[in-house]
Parts: sequence; C-alpha cells; structure tokens
Amino acid sequence: MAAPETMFVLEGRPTAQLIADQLRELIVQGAFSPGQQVNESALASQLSTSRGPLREALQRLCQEGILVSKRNRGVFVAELSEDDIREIYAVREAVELAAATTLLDSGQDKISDTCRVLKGIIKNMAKQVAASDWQALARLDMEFHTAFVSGTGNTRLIRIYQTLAAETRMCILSLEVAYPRIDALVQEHQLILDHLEAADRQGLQKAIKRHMKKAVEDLTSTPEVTEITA
Amino acid sequence: MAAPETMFVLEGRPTAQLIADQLRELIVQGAFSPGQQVNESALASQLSTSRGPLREALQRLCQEGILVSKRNRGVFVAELSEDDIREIYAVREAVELAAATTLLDSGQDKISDTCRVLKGIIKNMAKQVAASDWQALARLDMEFHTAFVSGTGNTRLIRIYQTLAAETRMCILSLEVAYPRIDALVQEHQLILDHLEAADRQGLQKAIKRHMKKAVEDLTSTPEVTEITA
DNA sequence: GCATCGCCTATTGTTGACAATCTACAGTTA
DNA sequence: TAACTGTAGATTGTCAACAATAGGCGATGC
Repeated sequence: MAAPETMFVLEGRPTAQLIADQLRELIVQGAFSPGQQVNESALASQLSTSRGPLREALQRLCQEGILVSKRNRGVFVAELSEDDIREIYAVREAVELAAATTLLDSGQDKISDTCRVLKGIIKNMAKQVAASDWQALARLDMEFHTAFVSGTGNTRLIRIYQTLAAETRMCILSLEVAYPRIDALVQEHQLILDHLEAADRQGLQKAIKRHMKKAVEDLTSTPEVTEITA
Repeated sequence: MAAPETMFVLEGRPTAQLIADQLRELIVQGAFSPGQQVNESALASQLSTSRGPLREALQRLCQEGILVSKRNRGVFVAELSEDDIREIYAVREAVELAAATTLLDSGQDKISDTCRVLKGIIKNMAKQVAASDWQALARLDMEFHTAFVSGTGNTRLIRIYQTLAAETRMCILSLEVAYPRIDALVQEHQLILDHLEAADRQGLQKAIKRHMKKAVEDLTSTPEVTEITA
C-alpha cells in the first residue's frame, strides 16, 4: 500500500463545503437568475440532503458574496451592478499585481512552471476561438488568471482570487452581456505571458492593468444589449 | 415616526453572522488556545443558542481561515505557522498598496476624510504607548490599517482586509510573541499618514512595504521563545 | 512485555418537527 | 374606487432527538 491514508478517504472534506462547491457551480453557470430567492427545502431535496447542511453551505456562499442573506426573508442570488464590477476588477488587479511581484521575486523555476501552464491554457483558448465556443472561452479565461495567481503558492491569495473569479462569472450573468472582444482575448493573455517569461516587471504590471481596464470598459459600457437569447 | 423601517429592526443581520462575529472576537482575544478543538454543544449553550445556528457560524469562520474543519472530527482553532505569517502579510501588502493607489486616484475629499480618521487613531496610539497598554495598541494598530483600507469604499477590499486583520491577531496568539517595537509603531503609522496627506504615491508605497517587511521580520525571527507560561 | 483486537464513550453529522416571521390577498369601510 | 386591516399561506429560524464515525482504553493472546 503506497499511501494508506489517502486511499478511499471518501470525501475527506466537510459536507458543507462539498455542497457549497456544487451550489456555487450551479449558480455561476446560471442555474438561478440574479435576485431570485433560493428555496431551502427545494434545494435540499434537489441536492439529496437536508436543510441543515444546506444552510451551512449557504452561509459560505453568502460570505463569498455570491448570495445575500436577509433575516427572516431567506437568501437570494446576488445581483451585481456596474459598481460591483469596478470593485471586483479593482481587487482582481490588486491580487494579480501582487502575484506578479511575488512570482518575479520567487525564482526562475516557479516562473517557468507557471509559464508552462499558462501556455497550455492559451493554446486551448486559440482552439476554442476557432470553434467559437464562448462558454469554454470564459472558463479558460478564468483558468488562465487563476493559474497565474496559483503560481505564487500563496494559499490565501489563491482563495481570494477563486472567490473573485466566481463573482466575475456572476457579473457576466447579471449584466447579460455577451463575452466581449473574442479576437483580442488571446492576444492580451499572450502579452501577459510574454512579459512574465521575459521577467519584465514593469511590462507585466502594465499589461495586467490594461487587461483589467479594458475588461471593465467592456462590461460597463453596455451599448444597447441586443438580447441575444442563447 | 422619522424612519419607520429602521426603528427596532432588532438585529437585522442574519443570526449566523452575529454568532460568527461574537465567536471571532472571542477567538482573536485568545479565549481558545491554537489547535484546540471547539466543542459544539458546549459553545452553543455558552452563547445561548443551539447547535444549528452555531454550526452555520462555524462554517463562516472556517472559510475565513480562523478555524479548520476536519470531517467527523470537528473544528479546531487554526494554528498559524511562520509561513502563514508571510502569506498573510504578503496579501495585506497587496491590499494596502491597492488601497493607496485607489485613494490617491479618488480625489482630495476622500483623502482628507481618511487622513482625519487616521490622525485620531494615531493620537490614541500615542496615549496607549504612554499607558503601556499593549492590548489596546494591537487593537488600534488594526484599526489604523482597517480605516486606511476602508477609505477606498471598496466593500470587497474591506471585507478581505477584515479577515486578514483577524488572522493577523491569530498569528500573534499562535506564536506567543510579545507586541513588538512599541516605540517605532507610532512613527511608522505617522509616516504612512504623512505620505498619504502629501499625496506622495511612491513614498506611500515604500512606507507600506517597509512597514509590512518589518512586521514579518519581528514576527518570524522568534529569538529563543523562553516559554513564558502564562 | 508488547502488540493487537474489540468495545465504549464522546462528539459530530443528519434529520424531522415546531415556532416565528413576512408577504400577499381578500374583505371591509370611508 | 382607494386605502386599510385582518387573515392565510408559505418560508425561514430554531431546536431536540437519532445515527454514524473516530479515538481511547482495557483485555487478551503471543
């Protein structure tokens, strides 16, 4: 037996966390419309559990900002405004800038490892652009940035960023905007990767700032939403 | 009746959040020793509630990193290592640097307002230094930084920082280090305030980085812990 | 004397039922 | 007709009992 303590630990993580993960995925995929109330009993039976564990999971998601809880009213799917977007992207920028600094300070090995991962993601991105699979692109976009931050190894930074990633996906849902700038998407990420690989501190910072700024502009301009019913 | 909807809303916030706040305060004040298991039944009756709401609150604190949950074992007070300190302070630096940038970009009014608050806190700090009240100093220290970040008005940044503040206090508990550098404490905060007031972007950034670096050094040096059994 | 096996207790995980609260709708009155 | 009030329904908040799991401890066999 190679690793006795890691075989068949059948869900070693706490139940509430498992439920929270399932529910978060459901929400960011748009299974609930923004502002909609979450019925505890219904959800509990839907997820094959009871109200107790479910409520514990809901608390987690409330703290993440994906849900909002009103006393004696229940929990509701968060409705994110354009102000929320600006907030989220400001924090994302802060986290990524810190990640960039940390990465560049932590040796060539970590940088190379991270670059390798990022390259793979960009490669997949190009494929999905060709296939016009927006859903996959949105996922890869988040994967890229999450991988970038994960490169630091700072568990707290990573956890924060995962929450921000979920909120970002909520934004796109709430505002019902199409995934923007498909063409520039690969380019911008490639630029970030290039600067990281070249260990160009200033260039990397600028690329990140520019990327965030553009994203906010795209998401907040809302130029006549033409209701592209999927 | 001036404001009907705001009179006697007797705890408008959800119960789990209230319990979580109480419990967090207990923990960061050292009511539990690091690594200690948290008995649900005992705590529930101690806080005059039931296990249900308490468990919901525990989930929140687990996500904050103040507690750690092990399946079928229970929740334990987090034990923070020196690596954790480095992580926490790296994130704190990132958040404060972002707050600095945001503040300096958001007009003189916000800067002035924030400076006014910070000045008051520093004034109190000086008093507590004279009174040698370390507990109050630790609280004011956190208050200063929280106020600094609050100046941005970015609710997500603020929430993240509050969690980091709690974890920082946990660090001091876990490592059983005395509150360091009493004399330099007021000076360093004053320096940050001065740079903010002068809108000196680079100086402010440097002061923040320096402050964080020194704090980590103080907390991680651990020069022969002489086992001061309380 | 030491290791192993099995029980036992304490604690967590889960569930269902009960109480409290809010929203919505219908009935009533000016 | 409009506004107000009372009731009904549904949903959340809370609680106590039940089930399941893990760790400790003693007995037993080698």
